[in-house]
Amino acid sequence: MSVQTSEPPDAACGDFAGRLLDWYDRSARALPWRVPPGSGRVPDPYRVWMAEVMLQQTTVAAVAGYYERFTARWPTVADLAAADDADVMAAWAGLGYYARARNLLACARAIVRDHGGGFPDSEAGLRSLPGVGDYTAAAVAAIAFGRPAVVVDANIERVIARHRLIETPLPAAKRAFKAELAPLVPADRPGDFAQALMDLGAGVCTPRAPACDRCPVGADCRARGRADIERLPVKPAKKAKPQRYGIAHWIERDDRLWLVRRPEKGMLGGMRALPGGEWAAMPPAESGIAEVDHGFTHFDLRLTLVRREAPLAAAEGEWWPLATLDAAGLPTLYRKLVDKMRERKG
DNA sequence: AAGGCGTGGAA
DNA sequence: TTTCCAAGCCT
Repeated sequence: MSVQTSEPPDAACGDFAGRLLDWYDRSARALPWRVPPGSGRVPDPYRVWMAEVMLQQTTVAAVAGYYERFTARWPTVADLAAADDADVMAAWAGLGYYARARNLLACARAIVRDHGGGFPDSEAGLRSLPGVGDYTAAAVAAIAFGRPAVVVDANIERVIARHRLIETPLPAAKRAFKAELAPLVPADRPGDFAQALMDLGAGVCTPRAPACDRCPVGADCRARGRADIERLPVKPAKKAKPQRYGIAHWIERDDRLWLVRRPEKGMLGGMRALPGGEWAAMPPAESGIAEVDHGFTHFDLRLTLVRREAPLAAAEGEWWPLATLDAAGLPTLYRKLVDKMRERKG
């Protein structure tokens, strides 16, 4: 309801959601998966879900192209559910966190098989789907279904930790963030509220050098002006990344390259790859024809490329034409090796 | 519940 | 160069 207030103007300082949404109506980023605020249009739950999964731990810039290609190739959840696993995994190549792609397919198929082809419209229903955790369930419920869910991502954690000066370290602070946020969620625009907070965290209340002078809720921010504002939210110390080493095999015959598929679980699970041994703490004795360094989340890897004449006798794999190697969907680690070999051949 | 799980851009 | 970290999920 829209009640006319008789309170003096500075009482608006209490209206967190009002100030935030006014700012969002003026400053919302135009994103491929987003419906403009105030347009009255309702976004397609399938597209909202697709975008949210891609955006997990991944930047907007990295996602945009993948989102366009996926939604063009598989316009509906039924199309995606009917897709070949290999096609989806190859299309995801380069985006990272490949369990998301496996769960994306599993979720699409669960929607078709168990939910009549339509997404559940409640947070709890969404939460039960593969690859949908607390954040994504809340985001889809709020954005696609207008449910007053409490959406908390890393941007929103930062905004709330600062605005309320919460110094509890993550992840324990999560409960406090939700508790602070819950009474602020406006019943009429929960999706815009969540997206406004994320835009605020992404563009104004940034990890370093926040632009507090442009903040719509800065007037009552408890961290504003503090020299240590960048310390919030408090995070646990990171562990050092170990160095690991491995070998990859370049097996070429008749202008084709021998590719294998990695096991479903573990690093780069389910992705096409160059064959090779386990990755270990010690460098290989063998010297190779190329070498790449690649940083993963929890270790750094140096991979040595060694030429081989033929696959192991019992090996499973496929001879992939060198001319169309880009379409094989190799993860970045192996793409780096392919690029090096192309440089060699000039 | 703490660690496994990618990548590329920014500072 | 190194470090940080982005619309997290799963086990």
